[in-house]
Amino acid sequence: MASVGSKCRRETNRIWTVEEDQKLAEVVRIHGPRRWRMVAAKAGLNRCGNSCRLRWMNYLRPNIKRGNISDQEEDLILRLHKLLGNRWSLIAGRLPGRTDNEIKNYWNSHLSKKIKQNEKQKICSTSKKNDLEKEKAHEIKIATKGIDEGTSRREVDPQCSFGSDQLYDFSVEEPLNLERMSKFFEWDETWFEFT
DNA sequence: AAAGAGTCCAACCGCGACCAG
DNA sequence: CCTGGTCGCGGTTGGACTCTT
Repeated sequence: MASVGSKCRRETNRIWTVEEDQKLAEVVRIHGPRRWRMVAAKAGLNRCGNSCRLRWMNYLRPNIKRGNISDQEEDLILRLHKLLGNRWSLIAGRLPGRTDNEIKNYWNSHLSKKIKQNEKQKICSTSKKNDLEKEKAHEIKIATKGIDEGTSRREVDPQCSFGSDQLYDFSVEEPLNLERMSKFFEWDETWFEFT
């Protein structure tokens, strides 16, 4: 298996310089954001293709939203993670301007701790409630089964009636219509509780 | 003030999937 | 079908920064 990553020698988190960013942006402007090995070569950077792709996706790409995650965004991340699990790219796709890496980092440094704390509190709950949680989890698993099978990596199976990209695709909405998304999830959770 | 611990995030790694020849 | 190149993803790491003692 020849992957960009595996061929990429260890660069020990070498920070990108402004000059490197400019070179990369220029080459991407000319050739487009693909064929990253060629892009890396054209830019004359001592970087592997995957490094260039990552730098572009997480930093140089237009419309990248930087700065603190808002409460609304955090709430959305929590809800999406509940439904999709560690599918960071899918989650990021619902948060315009945010990257999968950023969300993953935010989750690992902030939200996972919050959840652990919540779980500790939940341990005090009754066994009956635990049974209900299990049932609910089972329902979610069944409900998201199609999503997992339909969006393994790239495209949703065309034979499949829909995948998560379509089911939860808010990208067609106006940029960051979080209110609508929140309402969607309110409905969604109500449905799960009802079932 | 200094040193050790903890936190955060950019960047790298390794793998699986896709695709063209 | 097989192979090699490419892409995209989630997991992990390294190091700068901040906090605590």
